[in-house]
Amino acid sequence: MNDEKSKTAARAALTQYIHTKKLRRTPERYAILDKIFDIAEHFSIDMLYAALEQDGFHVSRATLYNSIQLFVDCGLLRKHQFDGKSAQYERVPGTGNHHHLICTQCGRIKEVKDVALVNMLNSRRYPTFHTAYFALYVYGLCSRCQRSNKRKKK
Amino acid sequence: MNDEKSKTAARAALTQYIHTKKLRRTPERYAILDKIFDIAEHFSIDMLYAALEQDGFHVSRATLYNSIQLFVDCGLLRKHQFDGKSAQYERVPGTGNHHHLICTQCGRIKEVKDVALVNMLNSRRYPTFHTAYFALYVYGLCSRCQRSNKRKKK
DNA sequence: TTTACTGCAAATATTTTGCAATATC
DNA sequence: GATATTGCAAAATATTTGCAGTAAA
Repeated sequence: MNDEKSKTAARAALTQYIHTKKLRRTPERYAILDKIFDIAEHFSIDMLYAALEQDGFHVSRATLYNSIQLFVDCGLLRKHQFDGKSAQYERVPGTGNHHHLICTQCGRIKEVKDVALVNMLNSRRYPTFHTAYFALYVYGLCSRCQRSNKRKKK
Repeated sequence: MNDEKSKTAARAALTQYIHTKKLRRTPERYAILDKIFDIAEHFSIDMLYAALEQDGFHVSRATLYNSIQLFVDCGLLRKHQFDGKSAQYERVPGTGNHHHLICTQCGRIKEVKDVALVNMLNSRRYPTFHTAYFALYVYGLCSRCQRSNKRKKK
């Protein structure tokens, strides 16, 4: 699914959600959603705010937080707290789940796909708990930090 | 391993780490570490601060944050950001990894052990990345929220 | 004696909230 | 017309930082 198509699909999903929840179709919500598909897969509120400002589209931070929460609620976005600072958001991929490798030294984040693992995860059932989705964080050292550590030891 | 034993082991590990890093063995560090083993498996900085105050042992929040970071660095603690608010910490279990079921509605967190899954995770290798540990978060609805949702529908 | 560590208070950063004005339904 | 949503500013929350005094090595 290319970006224009997934943008259209996301708009439709939002419209659907707004309809069922009897909310309102404001221009802000659609503009923010569109922008999310124009910028990176991962973003922070601040990145999104800056990107919108650059376009000359001004929204308050309060609206940004509200809208993002709405998108999370309707399953279009996932929230991550990789570091202790600001939350990061990512679009929910239509298919092909991935997880995150997080370098404990430099904080760099890499996405990996691991089909076998995703299948295993999807087969898990926990009594009395109704699973919606998973987030797997793998902590360790990225290649760059492994190398720089070796250099230091010499 | 019972609590007194794991407390002793943790103290020893801290001493070892402090020694190799040429840091200092301050009474605050050991008192904080001890307290961590007296309270819950999971805690926030605020809970820990309150618990210490209750004992009449005063440490500044700055010292608390510093010490906790030190414990994370030496592998005695893990940091989690379950919600967007304050960080939660948990003691690293000597053996028997577990993961977390997080209710997206009420925020309640439950721990589960899943040996098969842990074995699967431990067998994963990602090129150029040197894995240290995993954190798996399972999002969904807890039994209580499933029930309360059903009631609403009626 | 050197300097890592502590406590305090101020600073920073992120997110939330109250409220009046506006726009959707 | 009713009220959900917006923008703004202020508030709340969590964490970090600067610095002077203290104490571990």
